[in-house]
Amino acid sequence: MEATDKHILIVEDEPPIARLIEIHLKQAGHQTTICDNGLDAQELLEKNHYDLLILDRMIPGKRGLDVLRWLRSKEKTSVLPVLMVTALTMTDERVRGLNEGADDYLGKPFEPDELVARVAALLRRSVSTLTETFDSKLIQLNEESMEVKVEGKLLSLRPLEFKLLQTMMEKPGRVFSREQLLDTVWGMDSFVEERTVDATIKRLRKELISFGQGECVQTVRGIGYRFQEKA
Amino acid sequence: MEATDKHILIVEDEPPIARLIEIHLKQAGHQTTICDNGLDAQELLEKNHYDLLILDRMIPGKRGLDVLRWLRSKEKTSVLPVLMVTALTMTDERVRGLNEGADDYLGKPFEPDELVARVAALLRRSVSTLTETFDSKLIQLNEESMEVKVEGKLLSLRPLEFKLLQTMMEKPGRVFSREQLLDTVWGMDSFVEERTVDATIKRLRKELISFGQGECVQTVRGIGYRFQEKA
DNA sequence: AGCCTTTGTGACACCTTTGTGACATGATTG
DNA sequence: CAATCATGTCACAAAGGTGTCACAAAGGCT
Repeated sequence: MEATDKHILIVEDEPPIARLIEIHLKQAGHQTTICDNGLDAQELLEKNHYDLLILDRMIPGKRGLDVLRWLRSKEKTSVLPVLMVTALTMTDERVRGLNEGADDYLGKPFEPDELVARVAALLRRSVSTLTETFDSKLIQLNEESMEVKVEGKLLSLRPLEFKLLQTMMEKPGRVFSREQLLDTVWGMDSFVEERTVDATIKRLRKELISFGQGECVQTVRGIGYRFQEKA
Repeated sequence: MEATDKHILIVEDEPPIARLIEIHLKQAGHQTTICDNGLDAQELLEKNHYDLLILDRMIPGKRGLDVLRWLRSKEKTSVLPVLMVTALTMTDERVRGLNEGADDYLGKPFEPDELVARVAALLRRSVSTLTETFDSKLIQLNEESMEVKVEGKLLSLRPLEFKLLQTMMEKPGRVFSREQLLDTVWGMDSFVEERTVDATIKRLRKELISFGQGECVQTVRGIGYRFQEKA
């Protein structure tokens, strides 16, 4: 079983079930954290980075749907994949979970294999659509530590360079104008010249070049820049 | 029920079920197309754009999983959300679908509401991943990145060349006078000689020729130029 | 064929965009 | 407070895009 480096938060108040989930996810190579109530879950979600949330619908303190609603309203977690676990079998209840923003649900009791498969599906989906952690084959970004791994070797970037790379890697191949980059990387309200983007791109490239990956930050003349994996 | 302008392809060989799905999706404001076998599905997927695919696991001609594998291997459809419908209830079978790249599955018989909710969840996820591309069979234009693909191979044009090609490709076969081209490509207020169009056409041709597509930009003597796919 | 018109072609100059290194400034660290 | 670091800006260099011209080639007419 390969390691995935994905960190999954399990919010579940029944210890046996929580442990069961944990065991299978660990076996599938995931890192896990267990939490048994909604309030603690919110705190954890604010402080740490997770790649997926497994949420029991019935938990003490807050109901699962409340946590979900809160989650979706926060910028940081608004796109976090959520797998909801529920003992309720009524279809309309499950539907309600989906409509509230859960990405999938699983009814109790569940088959461990199905759990693992659903988790894998959600994680796979998040690679192409989400803004959490991006791997291309060669370059891996770790949002929390602001670290970049190129072919496994560590490369530390300055904050701006990191954010710039991150932004472009979110949509590989897509071209970003300097204005767009200023807005997302520097912030809407910065009084920085567009040429500053060029300078930062250069500095970013310089770092990547020393790891043999200079070509993946490309200039699109007259328009802007883009990230593209080399063939 | 609001309209979503999303186009969903339903691949399902049992008419009553296909119709059932269609009715509910239409009610939810989606546009739908039904197809009853795998081969036709592939053709439709290549020619048209869909926002989501609902795929029955058991269909004539090809098995659902084959279509899925094929789909994921194609650039154009590699990120298309897929909801797999299956009569199989064995967990491991469903798991296999997910691992093959389906984004979700639904067991028959299913609740219509659940179908609609799952579709909504998948569509919500995929927002913003697709970009407008204009294709003829051999030549594909990507407006965003100013890139042109000829038979899949990348060809990057200069801005003017791109705009020129784009303009002519919008109405294939139609002849454009130099004046028209100056107006749309260069802008109404440019002080450029008509012969400049010729020069740019030449440069455009040069690029296309190196990809074996020089003939599609044709001269209409005394009038102007046109784009025409070669037979 | 001979002549004229239209289009193709390559060269060149000019201007715009981008790369690059240096430097100043302000923040952070110890 | 000194040293280091991140970053914004500038000036200059390099690269790239485009307009124009002169000439060649092609087409059309009598």
